[in-house]
Amino acid sequence: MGKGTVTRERIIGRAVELASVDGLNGLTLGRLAEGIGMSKSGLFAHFRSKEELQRSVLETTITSFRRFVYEPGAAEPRGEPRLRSIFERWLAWQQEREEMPGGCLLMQASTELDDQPGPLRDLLVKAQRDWRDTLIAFARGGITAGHFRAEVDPALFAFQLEAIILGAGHDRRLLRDPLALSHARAAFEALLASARTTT
Amino acid sequence: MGKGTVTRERIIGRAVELASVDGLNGLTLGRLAEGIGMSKSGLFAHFRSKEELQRSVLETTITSFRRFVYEPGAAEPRGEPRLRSIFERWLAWQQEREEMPGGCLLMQASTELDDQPGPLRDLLVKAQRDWRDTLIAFARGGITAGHFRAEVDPALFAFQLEAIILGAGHDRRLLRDPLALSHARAAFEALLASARTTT
DNA sequence: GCCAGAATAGCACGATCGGTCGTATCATGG
DNA sequence: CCATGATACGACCGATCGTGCTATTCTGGC
Repeated sequence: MGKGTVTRERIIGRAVELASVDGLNGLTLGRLAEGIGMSKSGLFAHFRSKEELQRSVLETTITSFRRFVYEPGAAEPRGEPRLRSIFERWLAWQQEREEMPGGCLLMQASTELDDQPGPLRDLLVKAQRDWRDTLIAFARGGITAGHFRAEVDPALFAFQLEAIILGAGHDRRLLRDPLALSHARAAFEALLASARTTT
Repeated sequence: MGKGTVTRERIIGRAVELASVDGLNGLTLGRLAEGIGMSKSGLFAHFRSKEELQRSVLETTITSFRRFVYEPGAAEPRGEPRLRSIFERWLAWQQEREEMPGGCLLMQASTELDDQPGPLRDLLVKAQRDWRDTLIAFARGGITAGHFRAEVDPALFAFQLEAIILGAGHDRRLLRDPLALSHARAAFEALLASARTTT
């Protein structure tokens, strides 16, 4: 792996940190360069434009998310165990982590880009749609596995699951509510209970 | 009402439009001035700083929200009717409205300001905390009115309610999902059903 | 209809934005 | 160990940022 690739990854890593705090638009070449001790032009040479830097940041984050949340979940047996894994990993993902101090960049980008047409928005929308489809498939797997009732609407289930995560992020990051996690978990348990084959 | 006040309100009205699309940080004096056909300095004279402009925008939006969502709801009889009113008005509020084409500014600001300490964040947090407390009181009212079981956790109920709204905003604005509203309504009905005194 | 004070415009400032270019330095394969 | 391409730098561009200062225009009370 060449030196250029190493530097490029260091740049992107730091850019993810900054963007998670200030947003993809708040990300600035000057402050990014200062943040990694490089000249602005030296940094810029790794990307054809600021937008390509932003795209790299987004793509890297999407890949990280798949590794951190999706893959461990997909390895679990389908139905409840898989959904529980997804949920807990997703909660953990959006905690403050050193590589993303401003919380989930994808969530930040979702409100930031929702009115800004362009390739960045397209990329994000595609990733979010794919993820939603995955969740729907996992919910359907709960039915196939016999954990959930057949009348459960997988798309509605996926909507409710993501809504809980969004609520948790809101309460924890903005309101700094220490109950955010327990509320989210309780809501998730209620969602599971409502979907389960009644005992 | 003096001419100055009229102009000031016209400025803020337009600023709300712009900020709902580009965010409070994306709001710019130059583009705002151009948008209402004024000189940048003439506009600026109405505010001591950009931050005061942003503060005015936030405060105006918070007041609008109270009038649009809270007040009609508070006029309804407590318990389910009041909560249903709140929910529907809240959904309507975050639709694209001509005075806020970029969707709910408060939601946008929530992710934008969650890592930016300062008076703007403080103002937003206070408004959101107050609103949450209101929701909790309304949920408690459902118990007092005999609509909900006594074991219902009002804080959890309020969390779940706001989560549904957040999910609806996400699906509608980013994913452009036409099912967003019906998913939100179905989730709300499920929430009500789970809280009701079992029949 | 005049005049004080409010309202707006003109202009300039230092800083920073994304981006370009020519040059120097570094790393590495032959 | 040297040549050469990859990598990084400094200087600079025009545009725009937020924010002052000053002059002009407008407006409402007497």
